[in-house]
Amino acid sequence: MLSSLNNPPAHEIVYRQIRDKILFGDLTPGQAVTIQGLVAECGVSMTPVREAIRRLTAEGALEFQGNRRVCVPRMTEARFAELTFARDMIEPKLAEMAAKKASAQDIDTLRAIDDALNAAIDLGDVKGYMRENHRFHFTLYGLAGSNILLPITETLWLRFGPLYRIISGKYGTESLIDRHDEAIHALRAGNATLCADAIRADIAQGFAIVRENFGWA
Amino acid sequence: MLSSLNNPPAHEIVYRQIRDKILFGDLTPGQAVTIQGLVAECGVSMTPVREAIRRLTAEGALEFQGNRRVCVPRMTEARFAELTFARDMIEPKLAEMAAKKASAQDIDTLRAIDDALNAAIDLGDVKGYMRENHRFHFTLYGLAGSNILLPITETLWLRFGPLYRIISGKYGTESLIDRHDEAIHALRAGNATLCADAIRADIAQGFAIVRENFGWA
DNA sequence: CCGCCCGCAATTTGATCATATTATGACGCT
DNA sequence: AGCGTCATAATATGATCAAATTGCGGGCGG
Repeated sequence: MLSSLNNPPAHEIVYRQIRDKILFGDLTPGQAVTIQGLVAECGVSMTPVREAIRRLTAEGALEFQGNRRVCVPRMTEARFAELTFARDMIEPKLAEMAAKKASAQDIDTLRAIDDALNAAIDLGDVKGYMRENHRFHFTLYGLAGSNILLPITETLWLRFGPLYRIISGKYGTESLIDRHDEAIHALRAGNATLCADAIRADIAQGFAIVRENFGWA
Repeated sequence: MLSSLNNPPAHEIVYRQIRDKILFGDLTPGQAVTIQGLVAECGVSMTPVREAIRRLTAEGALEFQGNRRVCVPRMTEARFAELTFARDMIEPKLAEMAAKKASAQDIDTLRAIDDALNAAIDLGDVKGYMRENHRFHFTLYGLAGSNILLPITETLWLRFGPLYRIISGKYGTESLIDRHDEAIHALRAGNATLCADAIRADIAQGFAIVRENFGWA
């Protein structure tokens, strides 16, 4: 009973490990992901690794490389256009749903995360920024109580991860500005539409940076 | 045997088998899906079955039932609202993208599928209707050449599958009307926006039937 | 005579299976 | 009714089989 809560299964651990690596840019696009490599790295057997890889490919975080091998997918302009379309449709909706349910305590939590985020920016800690930014968005979206849109959004972020890696190498953290304050103020005011707009603007800034960087006008 | 050389891997076969069952209503919401049951049914070992189940849960077609059991997810009004939102955002977009790339031959193929669909309706063949309807939408969407929105749409349809089963038991095929003709005419005319509108109207009809049936006004 | 290309073998990697281990849920006993 | 034991189903491992890529060597052409 308690042990099931404290001991997540091996495939879950492996899944989270690879997922975080992709999400925060530790793996580069096109990089091959092999079963045996993960077996050696994680110290578990093949079956849990296979399951983790299967799950990640189903989520679009990994991609079949034709002959039963998988790799981190490469981004193209067409794919990027689809990603931004989907995120622009879904995430403001989640923010709106979340705003209608957010308690004062929830908002305080978001405030704390945003403080940690700004601290990471001041320190030039790119990885920390990415982690806190992810945490901010998904604790907000999590308030929506969604079972459909939230998992979809997770897959969309998974495809973005490898991109940020490339960008963060070129830009620093000093150029990173966000609309989180606007979102929090909208939450405090109980204005769901305004919160959705803030999130829309926030992610649009991220899109713009990527587009600029890759010359995708 | 030797025939296994050219065949797709076992986990893929098992995946498709369960997927089709869910998609076309052979499994009812809440129904438990056990590994050993599939082992017995498919005549393969546990590993491929585990992978197929893992993939389907990642796609939302199956759901963890608390303690390491999985079942076909039950539909709620809140989930349904999210599903319709997502489908209403994405599928017209796919139709629009497809319309810009559709060749005359592509349109003929869709025409043929729609003819088969209408034939199934005339015969009162609910299963055949569902199959051809799925084929119509996804051959159309497939023309868009999408790598992001198309897989997402597949997961959305997977969550709809169990619902249609319930409905088709109450209604017959005679009440089934669609906007496929409008979509095909729009494709022939090269009018992408009109095609998107036809698809939007088509799926909205499906939503309305479900809502009516479950009393989700 | 040197360099390139094609084909074969060896190694690496993936896929499947049979089995042991562990947790869960149910039944029976006190 | 509460607790312990048993049966069942899931998790994880290691071994085995099949496939693909890599690297090497011989043949061909310049």
